[in-house]
Amino acid sequence: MSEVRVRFPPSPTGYLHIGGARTAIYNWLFARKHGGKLVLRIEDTDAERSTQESIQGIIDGLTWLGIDWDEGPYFQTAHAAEHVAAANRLLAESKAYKCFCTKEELEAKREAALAAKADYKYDRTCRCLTPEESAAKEAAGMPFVIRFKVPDRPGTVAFDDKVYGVVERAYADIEDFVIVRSNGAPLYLLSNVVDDIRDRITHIIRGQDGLTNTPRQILLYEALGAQLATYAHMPLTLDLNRAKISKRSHGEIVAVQFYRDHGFLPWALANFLVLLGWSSGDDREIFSREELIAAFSLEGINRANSVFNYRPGDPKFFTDPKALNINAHYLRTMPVEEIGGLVAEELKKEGLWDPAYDGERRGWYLATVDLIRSRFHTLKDFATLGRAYFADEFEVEPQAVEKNLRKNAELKTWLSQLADRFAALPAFTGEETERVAREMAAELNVKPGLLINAARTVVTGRVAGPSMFEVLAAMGRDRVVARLRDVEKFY
RNA sequence: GUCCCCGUCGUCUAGCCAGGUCCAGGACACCGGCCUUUCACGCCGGCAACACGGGUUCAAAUCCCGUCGGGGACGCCA
Repeated sequence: MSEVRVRFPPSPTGYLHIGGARTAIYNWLFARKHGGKLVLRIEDTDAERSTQESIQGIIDGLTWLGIDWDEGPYFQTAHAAEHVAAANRLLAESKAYKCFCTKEELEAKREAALAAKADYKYDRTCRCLTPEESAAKEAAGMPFVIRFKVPDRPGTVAFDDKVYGVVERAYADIEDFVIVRSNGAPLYLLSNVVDDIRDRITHIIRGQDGLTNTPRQILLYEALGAQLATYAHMPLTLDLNRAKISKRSHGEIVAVQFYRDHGFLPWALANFLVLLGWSSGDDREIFSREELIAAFSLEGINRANSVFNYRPGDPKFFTDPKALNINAHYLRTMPVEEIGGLVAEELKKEGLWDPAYDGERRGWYLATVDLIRSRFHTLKDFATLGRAYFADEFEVEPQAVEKNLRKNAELKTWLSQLADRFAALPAFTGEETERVAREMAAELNVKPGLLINAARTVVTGRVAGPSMFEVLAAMGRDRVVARLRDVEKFY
């Protein structure tokens, strides 16, 4: 039994698209599951877009996601001579022919067919040329393309797709397609097949948009005398209007980089993406890397296109709610040491990092991260919503002031009295601060919540947060007392 | 238009191949409750779908046909 070999062949566009990322993930999972190899091959024949930066964008995206490959990156342009050689071989074996029809002629025929509401297919004019006629045209300096000679026989080209089952297409419905341009450059259909044969690819896992290319590529495999790969086409990802998602119409939201820049955990994104069109068959949705590799199979891929549930301008969810939910899930369940390291990166970017968090204050740092993480959805939240825990300058939510401070003007004096009592406490612990706060509420004959919520607003700047007394302990006496005494600024 | 593919809750999906255990299960979102000093977390509960029409069958989400709907491909792009 031969080794499983799959490939991910992106064309460089400067960023990794989430659809492309999903394709890469499926290929990667399949390779890892079967102890095979993943080949990264850059289809860079479009010289315009193939800059070093755009290639790097793809590589960075894959690397960030944790998708590693075993071979490559290979570059399609490095093999152009092979592609042409394959075409010449087909020519020599009469499996292809030179076509001298001009673009204008073809365009006219195509339009005529369209006008007549008929199906357009190349009419094989040049296939019928005698060798002499063909040689004469070439000698006259007429430019030509090379077309593949689709076998003239009844029946269909059929293949057993691992996702869609048996798919067939009548020979009669396939036109003699161009494999080499008039300038001598080979076309994708040919190059792709030649590369897959050379790279000994055993399984081609790609988007459903490649489904109609498959019969033509199979013909090429046959003509080239190569052993056919197994195909598995995966459904596409559409937007809520059922349109294909693209950077052009959806912007950054479809780029993997966007998620990296908005506080996503790489694996959380991968976990979300894999669920878009695949399921394990049981009820699990959260998978560790190892669990996913074990659970993955081509059979679990769904046939229907899936919808990326993204609503532009949604105030609550800046991307698919499920993606956010999965990210938040990992945020609050992963080992605190691990998330502590990722949060550290965010704090450093915002200038909130204290080297002591890695030293004598590490215990405090990790406990604080653990204390606040269940309310956050992305890594960014630690430096924004959680800023008060790491800095003395932080914004205070206007609603919090309105709701917890302004409604009762006496709070102004009560909070500074509370600060005094805290300052006098022998031990500044959660139990002691709670006891003191509750005693004071009882003396004043007000609900404890009044003082607690007011204190939360002053100390953290926010209406919502962890248990107030845990917050106080985390903040430390000095900060708490100072912030409580500074309450006047809100009146 | 032609060819190919698809059609289960708002979204992701299980079930379909081997028809009954499905008046359809899970997750997200949403709503309600519990917990509680707030908001989350957690737990409990609720709302919500087999596109439509025929057929086969004792029985159909599951098999067959048709209709409608959606997507993809129809390039000297990849």
